[in-house]
Amino acid sequence: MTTSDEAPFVRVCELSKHADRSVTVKGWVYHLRAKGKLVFLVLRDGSGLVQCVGVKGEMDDAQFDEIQRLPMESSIEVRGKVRLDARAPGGAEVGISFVTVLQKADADFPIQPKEHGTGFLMENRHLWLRSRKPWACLRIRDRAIRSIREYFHELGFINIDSPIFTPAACEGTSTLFEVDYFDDKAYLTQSGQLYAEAAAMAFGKVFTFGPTFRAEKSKTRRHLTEFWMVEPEVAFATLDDVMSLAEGLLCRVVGDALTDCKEELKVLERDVTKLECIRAPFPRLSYDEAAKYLQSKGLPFEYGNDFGAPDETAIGEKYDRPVMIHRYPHQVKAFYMKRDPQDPRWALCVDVIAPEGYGEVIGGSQREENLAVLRSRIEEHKLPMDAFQWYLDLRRFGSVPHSGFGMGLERCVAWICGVDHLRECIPFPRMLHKIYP
RNA sequence: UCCCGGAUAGCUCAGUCGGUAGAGCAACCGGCUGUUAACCGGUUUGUCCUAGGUUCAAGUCCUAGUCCGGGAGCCA
Repeated sequence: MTTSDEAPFVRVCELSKHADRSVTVKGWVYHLRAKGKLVFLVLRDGSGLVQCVGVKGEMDDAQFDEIQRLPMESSIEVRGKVRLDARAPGGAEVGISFVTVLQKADADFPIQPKEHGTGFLMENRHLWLRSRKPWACLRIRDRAIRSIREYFHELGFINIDSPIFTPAACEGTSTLFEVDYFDDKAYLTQSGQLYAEAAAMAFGKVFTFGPTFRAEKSKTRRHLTEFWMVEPEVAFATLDDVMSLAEGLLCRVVGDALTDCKEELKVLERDVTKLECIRAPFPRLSYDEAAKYLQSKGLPFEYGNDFGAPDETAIGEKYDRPVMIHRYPHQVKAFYMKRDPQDPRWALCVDVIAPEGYGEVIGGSQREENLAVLRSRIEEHKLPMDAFQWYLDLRRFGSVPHSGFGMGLERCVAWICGVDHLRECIPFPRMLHKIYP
């Protein structure tokens, strides 16, 4: 079928602008109900769903019979008139006058509009992407990515990409994926932070945004082995400065989703009143205050340790918006974090805990800018000094106070979507022992 | 790595005290002019995860293993 001036090609999301006019829509058969001399064909084109109605006698008989038998996900073009009709899902429908079948799909499309287990759906992720829930989650993800970039660019940041191949551990803590690098070994990055620090000394305000890799054998709904992280790094910023920056970022991302993703949130049946309370200021608790709260609740938490996932959940449950916990004991935190000059027991760091049990979405800190101190931290953590020579150079040539944080994109998106697993918020998730499709 | 749970039709699951395999949905055929995960009638569908053991008899009980899910730790 060729489109014509009489029936222009229109995306489903634009149909309401073409009421009472003939159009061509192109897409896939999402659902089909044949009812005698009527056939209701729900067409999916990526931008939305529209019900197309075929009436025997008002179109070619052979075509009418053919579309009644179309397997799900067959690709077709439909020409017909747009009608506004309250009985149609979405309010508009297309009265079919002509159909071209591009490909009649095999009859065994595995995903039905019924309940499936997540394991089965993930085996069929390449096809599951066509369903409503992935449609909603991944569009919200796209909106979040745009919001993040817009937010930082509007504040004068520039995007600096950090390398994926790295010569050694950035933090020396989590397990890395090792790859052959010619005759040498390299590792997939677990954080772009150290490179962002170098860039901050060159550009002032920067952010890296890209995939990161953790080879931890985590089997939980809050972990992926490959995930996307945005990491701003700001020269001359203090911990308080980046806490406000993080607060602003979360408000922006959530606010944009509420404004621009109403349909997606509806598909996900997200309780948007929970998102509408996400406004600055966020509660700010010191580690000391948070620890005392946990002890008062009788949780099995030992003062001086890092918070576990159940601890974070308990703290998060107390508030209707993200909580910022700052100044942890330096022993439980990374080597590059600066200690609090007011009280050297604490590291100048912050974790942001999302509400509703979504856990840590942001971790950040003020960085140690003194060369001698940083050297001794590397020694204390038994890290290979050689690998950090370039990093130490940043403290030799015009060192300044600076701070930054990292935000896990999928954790943030999962929270906004209200879904119970991170893997739904990335197109093709990579998890422990899962790398198909 | 550790703890808990699971594996039966294409999918979601039931299967009693150990007695020879079931439902809904999907697919296929037929009916219906306003359906909304339509409905009604009919048809088809099995390596009961694998290997061994107990027993007259194992989907069911025992042992080992494999794979999957969730949680802990670690972190975003």
